[in-house]
Amino acid sequence: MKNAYQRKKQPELVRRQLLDVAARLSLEQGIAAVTLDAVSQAAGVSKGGLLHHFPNKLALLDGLFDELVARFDRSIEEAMAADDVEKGRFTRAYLTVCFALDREAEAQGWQVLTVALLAEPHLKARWRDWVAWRAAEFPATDSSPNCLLARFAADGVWLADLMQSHDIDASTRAALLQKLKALSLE
Amino acid sequence: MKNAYQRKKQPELVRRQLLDVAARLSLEQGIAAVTLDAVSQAAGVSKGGLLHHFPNKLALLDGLFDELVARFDRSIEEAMAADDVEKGRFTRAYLTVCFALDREAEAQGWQVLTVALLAEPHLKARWRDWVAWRAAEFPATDSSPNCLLARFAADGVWLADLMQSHDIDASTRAALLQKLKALSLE
DNA sequence: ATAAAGATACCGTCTGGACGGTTTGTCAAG
DNA sequence: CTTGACAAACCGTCCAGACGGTATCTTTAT
Repeated sequence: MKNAYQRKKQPELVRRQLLDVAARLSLEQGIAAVTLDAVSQAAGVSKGGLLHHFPNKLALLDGLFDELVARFDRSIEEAMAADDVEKGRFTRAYLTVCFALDREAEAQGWQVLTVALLAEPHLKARWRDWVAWRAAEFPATDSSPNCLLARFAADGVWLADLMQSHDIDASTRAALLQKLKALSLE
Repeated sequence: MKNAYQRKKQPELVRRQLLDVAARLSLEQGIAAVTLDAVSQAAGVSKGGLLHHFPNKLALLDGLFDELVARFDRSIEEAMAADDVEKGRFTRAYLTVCFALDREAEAQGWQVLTVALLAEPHLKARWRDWVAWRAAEFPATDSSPNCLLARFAADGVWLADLMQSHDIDASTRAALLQKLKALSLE
């Protein structure tokens, strides 16, 4: 990616690249490694170029966050569409997506999200909004204690994945998922 | 705490003070506010003095982390001592402590821990060690899928507390705890 | 018992570098 | 020829850590 003056201009592609790099950096070296210099350099763009797309660092993190939440939300939407039982549908979708996170190539993206989430109070609020929004959307079908419990457990598994602190084997994992899905139907 | 040359030397006390201040700072103003200058000044110690006790910043965070984990571990130990059923004892203790975290005055300390945990890959590994150690200690009594599930759910609740993303009301919370404890006995 | 000889517990300043952000310049496409 | 997409140099600030010093504590030798 040399000589940006000559190369074709592809703002969307560069933007993507910047976000991807930011995600990768924070995953591999921690959120502190996400600096404007590091991100821009690793993306093969000058710092000025980075700041052209994102006016400041917060905007960069926001962009990253938005993209990740959007992807997460879309995955849930898909999982819900494939489920024709109404009761606990959202919870099961949530479970499915959370449990699938470690398999996906994009898993790293969500790891970044978590870190950023906890580190930045500003993003914490945005996540809260998403949760509140989704919770308000399915009060009748997914507000039972069992569903709540299942979703909390999913968060726990997700956290464990993030920390690589448990290394649950696949069969246990599958059994867990099944058990939680059953809970959402009770 | 003026004139450290005259005052009596109390290395342990100063060390504690530094850790406490670091915890308080990160709680009130975010982890970014934990700078050597800020910590040392707020603790009434010079930067040189701080660096005498902790050779670098990472050592300071490590110290903070160690203390918090030790406290957490002690709480679990206590809870286990008060439980005379062997099966799932560790899991119930874990549940109790996690659910109590939002009530405690020290809850804030653990919030700091979590953030640091996720932000610093280095500390992530240390937490992993703790989990592995504890898991290895109770393989017979606490390795059942149900126990695992219960602990994951506790992590989820803890995360929710940390994010203030759910605002579970007290009665639901209590019911959840009871349900999970029952799970540890099955 | 005491004085010398370290060792330990600090203080206060300085520096080198990192980092977020700005500004000015350059090229290419419409 | 204007605007959007970058580059490159630069600025002010902040911060970790180094350094050289000073005061107090502990041990040892006498």
